[in-house]
Amino acid sequence: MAASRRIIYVTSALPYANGDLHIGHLLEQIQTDIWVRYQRLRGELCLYGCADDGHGSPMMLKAEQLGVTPEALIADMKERHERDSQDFLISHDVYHTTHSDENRHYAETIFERLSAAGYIYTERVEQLFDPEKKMFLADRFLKGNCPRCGADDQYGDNCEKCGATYEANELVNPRSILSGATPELRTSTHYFFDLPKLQGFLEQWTTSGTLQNEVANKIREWLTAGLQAWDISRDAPYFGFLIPGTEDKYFYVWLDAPIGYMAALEHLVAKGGAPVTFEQIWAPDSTAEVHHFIGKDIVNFHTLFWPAMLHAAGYRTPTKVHTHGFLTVDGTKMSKTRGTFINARTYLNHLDPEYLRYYFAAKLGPTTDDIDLSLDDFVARVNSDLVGKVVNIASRCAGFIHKGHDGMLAADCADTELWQAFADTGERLAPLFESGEFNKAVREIMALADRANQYIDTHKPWALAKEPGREAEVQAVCTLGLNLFRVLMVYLKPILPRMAQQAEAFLRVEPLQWSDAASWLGGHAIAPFAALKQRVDPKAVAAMIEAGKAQEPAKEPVKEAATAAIPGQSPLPREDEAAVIGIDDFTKVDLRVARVIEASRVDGADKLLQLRLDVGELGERTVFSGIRSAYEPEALTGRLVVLVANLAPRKMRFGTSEGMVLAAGEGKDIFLVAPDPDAQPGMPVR
RNA sequence: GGCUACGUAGCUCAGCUGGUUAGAGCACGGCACUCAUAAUGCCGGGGUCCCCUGUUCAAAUCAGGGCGUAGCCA
Repeated sequence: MAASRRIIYVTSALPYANGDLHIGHLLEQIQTDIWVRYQRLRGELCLYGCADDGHGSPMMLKAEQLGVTPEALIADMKERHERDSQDFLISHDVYHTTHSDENRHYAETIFERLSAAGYIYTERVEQLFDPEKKMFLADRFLKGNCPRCGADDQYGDNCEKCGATYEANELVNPRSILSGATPELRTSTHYFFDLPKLQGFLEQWTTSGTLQNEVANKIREWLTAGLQAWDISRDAPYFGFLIPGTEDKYFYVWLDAPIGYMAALEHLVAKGGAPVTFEQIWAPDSTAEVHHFIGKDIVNFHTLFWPAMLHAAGYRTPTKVHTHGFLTVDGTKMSKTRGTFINARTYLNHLDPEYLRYYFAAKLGPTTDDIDLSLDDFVARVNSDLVGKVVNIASRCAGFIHKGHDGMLAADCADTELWQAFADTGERLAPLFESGEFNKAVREIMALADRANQYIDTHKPWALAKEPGREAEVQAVCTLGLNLFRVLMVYLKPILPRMAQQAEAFLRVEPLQWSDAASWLGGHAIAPFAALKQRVDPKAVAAMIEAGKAQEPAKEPVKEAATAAIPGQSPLPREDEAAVIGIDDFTKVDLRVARVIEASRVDGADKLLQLRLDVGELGERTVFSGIRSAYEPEALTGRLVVLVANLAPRKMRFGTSEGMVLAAGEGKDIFLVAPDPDAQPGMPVR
């Protein structure tokens, strides 16, 4: 088996470093992550890489407007992105940035190879120039009247009123939206990638099973119309990589962005995080697989320019590009005024990430159809499927196993036919996961959950339990019920990794693998049942929407954090403002009630205690806390504390600390902050 | 404007290469049960399959046209 193990490198599109992640990004990352986790569960070597896309004039202008360096801006944003992804349980093996040495290296290498092979040429190009900002203007930085219908206030590429497309220099009364100045037409030398030379290669590549049919259809449009050369340079000032051999020409951001996929892998390999070499993945004769997950808006970059670049530069091309549709909320585009423009962090402040993972999985298919997050449906579906059906199976069986049988499962299976049906479903499920038909997989899994509930209902262990002498039957029925539940958790593990972990703890088993779906768990002691998943509270959904409405248009947090990231460089006298925070700032901190499950001393650290915390719906956390001078570990077990739940995890010599426990004072006089005794683990603190 | 998709019960969606009375989950109504996080089981009501015109013995499924929605046009 190990010999035929697949080696797979998977990527999600690189988020742009000009704003926080929103649930649209998460749709893609969750889709990718489910696929990746499925592969790993099957025992394949599957690496998941991503990075921030940090280049381009928008970054440069934004940094300028905030008075910080672009480097500081993107460094800060990268941290925020990583944190958000982690909290949605996205299992990146590496999260890098396109503004890195590795990326510069591969961008230059690819350019030089393309150049040497005769795919690069230069040409003088006429373009509008802002004489005040002293820079050439991309279409979106220009506005004017539409040359066809005359509509005012239209961008430089097309008219929103009449739909006409045109060149920026055709705009009537053009003006720069940066300075308001009237732009001048100037010429400059640009570098071009000679795409038409690769027409034949692309015709073959795009129809060789690398793309979904509908995507291939769409691409055929460009191919039959004939490809044009691609302009890959931008003039200074620009934030990016200088083109080798020039002093004022930069790679266009879309040239080095996908190269970030390679750079991320290189970074992973260099830090020893993967048992592969760069060549093993990217060499032209590689037998490894490369899969890109992207949205349909960037299909041309990934299915034309990118494979053409790779091919012409002597690298392998992607095995498959998986394209998904857009996310709508309640049937319409995400909107800030309606509160449906939901940032990742806003969601996390109110709801369990696994709810969204499950809901997206239930709706994601292999097509480019848009996905709708219908909020009422979201609540109903998560509650009835996850809690009402799946968790219910464990919940209704566990009690009987503990009551009369000391938590011990029966040895044998009471209904091999039913059991076998569950185990066999794995074979039907595997191709569905492989091909991205998560919606169908979820339907199948829920149909199994229904059968499990039906089984328990027909055998009525609660009735048997009242009849003396039938204890063994009760045990047999509930043992099968719990085994069916275990199979369901195997199948759901790619979608619900944390809940699967909790189920493993409950069943007292090693981390579940795909093959465990076919193995029987008998004559085995299980732990007491604890609620595996809380129902979605519709009030929390409403609160999230309200919070979304209240939010400033995404700029503010960036601004603060960016300036804070480089002390002393802030040009604005903002000390006064810094002392007083708004309610928005406060609600960014996710404070939760937690119960100490276990506290222990840490060898080699005389200030630290290691705490294992039950945080209710957020599961268990391990936190290292500097309170040893004031507390004996034994005294802490069982007591309630307040946890900063969304603090970035911090790697320490002794392990990773997943949060922070609130305490007053310092030195020997430390006092833990504690809620009153009736508070429940997981409750938010406000 | 051109192109690619989508338009099926109140809601979210299945229905592959055309074939008996069009399906699921949720919601709704009735019954049962009370082990389970007011969870579960059984039964039931509910659809001109966007519209029109064709092809065919037969169309939600194919073709043409229209309307609506989303996106792409480097």
